[in-house]
Amino acid sequence: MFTLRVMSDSQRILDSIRRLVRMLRVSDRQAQLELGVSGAQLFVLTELGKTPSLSLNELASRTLTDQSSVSVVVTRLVDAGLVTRDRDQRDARRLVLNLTRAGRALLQNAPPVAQERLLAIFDALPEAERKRFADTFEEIVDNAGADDGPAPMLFEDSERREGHLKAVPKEDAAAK
Amino acid sequence: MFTLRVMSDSQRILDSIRRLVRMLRVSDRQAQLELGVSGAQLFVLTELGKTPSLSLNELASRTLTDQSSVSVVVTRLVDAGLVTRDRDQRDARRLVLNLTRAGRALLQNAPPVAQERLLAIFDALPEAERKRFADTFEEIVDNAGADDGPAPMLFEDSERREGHLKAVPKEDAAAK
DNA sequence: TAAACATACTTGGGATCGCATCAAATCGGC
DNA sequence: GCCGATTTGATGCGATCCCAAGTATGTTTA
Repeated sequence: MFTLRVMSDSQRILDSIRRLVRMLRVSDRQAQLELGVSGAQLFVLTELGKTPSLSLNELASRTLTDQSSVSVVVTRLVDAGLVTRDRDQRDARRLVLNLTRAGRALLQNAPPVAQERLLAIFDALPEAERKRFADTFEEIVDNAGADDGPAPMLFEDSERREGHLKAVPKEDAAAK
Repeated sequence: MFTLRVMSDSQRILDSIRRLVRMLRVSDRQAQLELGVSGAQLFVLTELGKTPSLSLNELASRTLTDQSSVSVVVTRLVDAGLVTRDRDQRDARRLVLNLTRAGRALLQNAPPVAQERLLAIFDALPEAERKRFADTFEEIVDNAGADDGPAPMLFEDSERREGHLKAVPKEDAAAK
């Protein structure tokens, strides 16, 4: 009956996450219109600017995505003439990715995108608050993600009843 | 050579966001394997469980996504026999969406998914910390989203002249 | 040396997302 | 009553993401 006007703090957090994700997506679209490259592409360019001659896997782990996803993105960048993709001399399996001149140029006058805007907002927070936020966020992600994901291949008998999760507050002292 | 440089708090936050987003995606994937429905689908089912007889647009604003995205998701749910999609008697443009018996059933024994796991983690935080986190998060998202707008639509973009303007991406279009 | 195992990428499948359009239905003004 | 403007969904498009296989290339072992 009542539309539950009072959101719990936990739900407020979830909602913030959703809004944030959406904002990032929309921002990507906009970047694509203005720059011609998508957010993912720009992110790859940025990493490649920071660390040249990366291989695909290295790039994947730096961008926290799957190797196949990066593969596609890199292909687009190569097609656009922003990145060079050569095979490693010593190990012909690996790639050696680098920015072209055009890639560096684009990176330089790329207007601030979503990530930069977010960074600016973070930086504007009082230092103590920012640190607390970062700490809590890391703790949350560690608890949620780490969970020492058991080899993604073992659980077979996942019946439809998965019982429960145990995201127990597992006091992890290994935070640092 | 160790890349373990001291990340600024802002960088740590950004990184947490990326990890979180990735975790959510992977989790969706898993839910799909176990339940047969993706995270987005499950989310729609949940909203429909909370508020029956929604229209597509209402559902879209509740799920914070575009109408077209929801349209596709709903189509899949209808095909799967989990949701009914009828036209409104009084206004044949609108839809009346509802869960089928199967939809309700699935929703009931759906094991906790990513969102639930996150909620559990949030709830495990000390109350004061949780509240502070929620407050800061909302503040950040508000600043990033509303943010005296990065010019809703500036088409002075040199190479794109489609000739037609689109509805202003004004965030608060949800008001109804 | 030849076969078995491992690593690095690519490709195809399936799902999501948001934008731009389009068709149908409804509303409004005249 | 009629015709144009607006609203509601559906569809096509392009891009991303992850996973599962498949294809080379490398390394190790029998």
